[in-house]
Amino acid sequence: MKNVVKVTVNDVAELAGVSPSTVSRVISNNPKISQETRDKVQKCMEELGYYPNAIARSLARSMTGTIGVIMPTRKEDLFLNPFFPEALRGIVKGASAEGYDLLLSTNTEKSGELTVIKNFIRGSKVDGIILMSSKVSDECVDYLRSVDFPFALIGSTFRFDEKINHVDNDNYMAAYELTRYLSMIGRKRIAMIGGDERLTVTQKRIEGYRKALTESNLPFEDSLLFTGKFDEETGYKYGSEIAKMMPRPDALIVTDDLIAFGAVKVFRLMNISIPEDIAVASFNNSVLSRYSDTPITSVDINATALGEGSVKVLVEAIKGVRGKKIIIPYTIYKRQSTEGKAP
Amino acid sequence: MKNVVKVTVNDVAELAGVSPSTVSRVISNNPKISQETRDKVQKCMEELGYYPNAIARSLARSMTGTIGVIMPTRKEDLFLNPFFPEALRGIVKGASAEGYDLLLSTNTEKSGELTVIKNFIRGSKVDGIILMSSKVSDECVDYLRSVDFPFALIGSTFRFDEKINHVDNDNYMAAYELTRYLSMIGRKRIAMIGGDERLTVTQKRIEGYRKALTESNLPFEDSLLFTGKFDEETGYKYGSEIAKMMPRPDALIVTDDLIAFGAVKVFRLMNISIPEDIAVASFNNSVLSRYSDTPITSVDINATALGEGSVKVLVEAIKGVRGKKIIIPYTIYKRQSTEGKAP
DNA sequence: CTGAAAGCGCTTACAG
DNA sequence: CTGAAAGCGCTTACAG
Repeated sequence: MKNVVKVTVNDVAELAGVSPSTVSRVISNNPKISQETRDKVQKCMEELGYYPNAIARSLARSMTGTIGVIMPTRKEDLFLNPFFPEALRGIVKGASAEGYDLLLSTNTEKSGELTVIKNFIRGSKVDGIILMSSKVSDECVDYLRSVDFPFALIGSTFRFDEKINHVDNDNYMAAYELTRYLSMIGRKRIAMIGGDERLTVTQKRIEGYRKALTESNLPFEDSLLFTGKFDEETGYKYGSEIAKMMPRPDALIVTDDLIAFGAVKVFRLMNISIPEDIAVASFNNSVLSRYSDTPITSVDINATALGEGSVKVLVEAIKGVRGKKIIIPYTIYKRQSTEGKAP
Repeated sequence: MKNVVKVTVNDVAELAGVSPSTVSRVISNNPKISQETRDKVQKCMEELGYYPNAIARSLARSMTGTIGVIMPTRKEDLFLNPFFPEALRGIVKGASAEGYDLLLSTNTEKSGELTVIKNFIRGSKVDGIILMSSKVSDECVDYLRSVDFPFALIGSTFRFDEKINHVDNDNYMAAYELTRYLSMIGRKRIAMIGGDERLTVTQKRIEGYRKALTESNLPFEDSLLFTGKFDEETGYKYGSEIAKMMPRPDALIVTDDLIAFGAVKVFRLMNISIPEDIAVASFNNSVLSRYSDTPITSVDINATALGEGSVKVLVEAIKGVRGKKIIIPYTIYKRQSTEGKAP
């Protein structure tokens, strides 16, 4: 790097005829410094083109002003739905507002999230950590809790929730409301395809679905509930099973648009009309659900707000607060797949 | 943070009965250290649970091991096509392989990219910078060049290309090939809707399109070329103009799937068949183009490889190399929108 | 309101 | 092959 001379507090101090301590205090806006001195020092900083070295500051203060973001490793998680980029955007927004930098996890498939977390913490690279995926194995949460390092979770765990700072939707209510809605419009046999059943989010949605069935006086049937992966294939596979059932379900709730897409595809192949023969409702409100030929009713979980909220609860965590939770409202977008031909 | 005692080189040194210098050399794998000493020190590090402080190391070495990533500010750029997350994934992959951490820009709408860049550089937070969007105003490139700070560009500028480390597709050839293909399948009037005409990528694609027309003995007509924004509306607007033209074009090349989507929508509304009446080909190979009811022929620019490549050329830049360029191959996925009913 | 001094935790010529 | 010493650039009790 040419054309750039390193200028330090000492250079500024010398030019201003004060001590480095004073320059430092001017930098950090210490109110004890007289206006006169402050002006003088500031003039000198400008004259020299001084800019504080963040690394040195971090070392001296044992605070980095940086938040570590642990992204999911698996490729699928990053692409198949818009959650990741939207949530990240929310995190960026939140971090900007709070004045934090963002350090991204660069974990390789094999090293794993925990390794990255340890590296961030023990290398003193960050002041706090955001776990973007509740899929993140519980060992990460365990570790973070064991060292009491500030962190925030997007999503929920079933364990420790009361002591963890996290941000989530009310997935129970969302599924409940969606199921009730399908019942309201006259659907009697409502099937469901969920994602990985070990995930908290899946479990909560199933709970909400069951509760709504009961309240609607519709029996819950094991044979109408499927769980699988977050992909088109899962939707295709269970969709075709559902299509062949006798009597056939007249509604289907799916926990991700891509799964829904697979189901819709197979229904169409089998000449089953949506929504006439079967209504379809989904989650995540992705491009697919909006732009699909039969636009699909979908729950928008507001990923950006989740991301932004995660920064807020993390900042609380950094301040020492534990157990802070933010619930982000969801929105159900009703579309043709449940509403009939009229939009 | 409880349960975590800070252990430093000095602690290790004391326990091992050596000097901190020696411990430091063991950490950095200095070959001059005897195997015996190395073993002893390593045993002590493990015993104490020692982990080097990255911040202190950065300060002492004036190298951070961190790459700054400048993301586009505008919301549209982050969502409307899969480029951003895919490229970011490539960057993550590349950075993992090269052993770098990633610092994300958290620029607010108003502060702008240049401010972030200056902050990264002058605060000594990063060893190099990746500009993710060639839309990044040239002032960033100018600044980075003026201070000769290592950086890499995803995309191209028209200026200085020979001195900048960057990674790009051959957009000229991609558009050329696509146009030739449409001509091969018998299309005679090929229209084009491009993105922002100030962008290098748009200009190169237009060049390729013109060249291919000429070589196919098809006249280039100004009235068949449109440029606008990367959104559905642009596609809808110019799509409807194209639909009304007499004689109507029998093929359309669009530089982004979302634009294509808008055009396809209006064609369908006007009962214009794809591909019978008009063939449609696009860029970016997004979910939309693949899953659309009429799957759209699209050029996959391989965003992940672009991201990964950008890390490679940046690492070269950090080593002092300038003017390194990597061309990432594209792939044309031919689909129903140009091929007829058969997939 | 300001300064001298010690410290944050590591690295690296220099000397032996 | 190893150590003593100075340094990276800032901050912060402590003292006045």
